[in-house]
Amino acid sequence: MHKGKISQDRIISAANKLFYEQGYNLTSVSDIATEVGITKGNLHYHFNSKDELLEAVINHRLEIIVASLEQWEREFQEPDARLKRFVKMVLNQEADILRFGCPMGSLTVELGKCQQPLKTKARTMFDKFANWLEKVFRQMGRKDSKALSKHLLAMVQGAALMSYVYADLKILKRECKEIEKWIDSLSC
Amino acid sequence: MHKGKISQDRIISAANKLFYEQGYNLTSVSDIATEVGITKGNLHYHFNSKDELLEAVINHRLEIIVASLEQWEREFQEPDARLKRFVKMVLNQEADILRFGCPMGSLTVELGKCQQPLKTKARTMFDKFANWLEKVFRQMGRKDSKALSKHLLAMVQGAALMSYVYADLKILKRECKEIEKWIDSLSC
DNA sequence: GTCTATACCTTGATAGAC
DNA sequence: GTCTATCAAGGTATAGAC
Repeated sequence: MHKGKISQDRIISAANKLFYEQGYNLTSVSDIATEVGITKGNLHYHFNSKDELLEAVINHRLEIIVASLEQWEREFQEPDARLKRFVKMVLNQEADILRFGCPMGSLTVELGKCQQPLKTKARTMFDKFANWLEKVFRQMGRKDSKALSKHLLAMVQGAALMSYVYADLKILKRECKEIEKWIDSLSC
Repeated sequence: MHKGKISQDRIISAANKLFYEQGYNLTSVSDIATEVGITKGNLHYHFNSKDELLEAVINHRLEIIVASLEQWEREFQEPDARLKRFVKMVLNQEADILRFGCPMGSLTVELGKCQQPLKTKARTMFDKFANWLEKVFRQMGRKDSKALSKHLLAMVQGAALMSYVYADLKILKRECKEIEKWIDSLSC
């Protein structure tokens, strides 16, 4: 890695923002260059292709996800507290979710139809959460931890999607409350 | 409407298929024309713009949705049977959902970020289901029919999305079974 | 109604000066 | 590293012959 890290990071950060807010296919390389304040030509010096840039963006998101999960493990020891912290992440991002949907879900859906290799890459974000949740459910002594992990992710994705479709915060809050009740019901 | 209905319908049908399978933004007018077996120029005689064609596609989907809902009302009188028929629709489309996601959800998510007027149009599909489900919940005597309707849609969307992300039929079947259990729990 | 031809724009990507 | 200039390809849409 002999290319300047500062510029690289600024490009990734801008691309991350625009891919989320506008979608991958509707964001042009020019858009990103403008956002950073450089030219297209310069951007292509740092990243050979748009696809390569998306990979870098996903890797960046993965780092943030992993750091969050580790943080939550340090902060909370009880499994149900850990699960609730996961749900709280959604509420912390409420404004963005209403406007742009779930960053992970909307990206994977967009890429899934025609850009299979990129979809596979995007799915690794789901894997991080899925594996972590699975671990937490095992910690609760559940044998069906894999299914429970996917179930919790499905509920969260459903909540994010519906509140995004209707741009309605009440939906998001109500659905998250339902999910928390479900978590409570597991302890009994 | 003086333009030939046969050609119109064939174009709408092809566009409907391709918008679903490839997404709206990644499907070009040429793609659709080729699928129908006509030229781009001819297609633009029938539909002035790609946006206009999408509107026609959504109107077409709305007709199908309304017809289904009316059919279900004729076939099932009990509210819980009607709700279960709704869930069964998802299972009937399992192969497509695994490959392309929910036609309604994936389209609305794609359009939502940058194409606000088209998103609003796409959302009318959700409205049809939401209003119908609300009616069924009222029929059950529930005061919170609006919230329940959105909740059921959220669960279904979550199930479709997660099984699409992992292209895993087991997820879809398991989640639908959970939803059916939830419906049963309402009757008590 | 259907075609061919084309105008006009934006895209992702490259070449080469500095 | 950053720029300007340019490319080829593909997009939507239009004009006009038949």
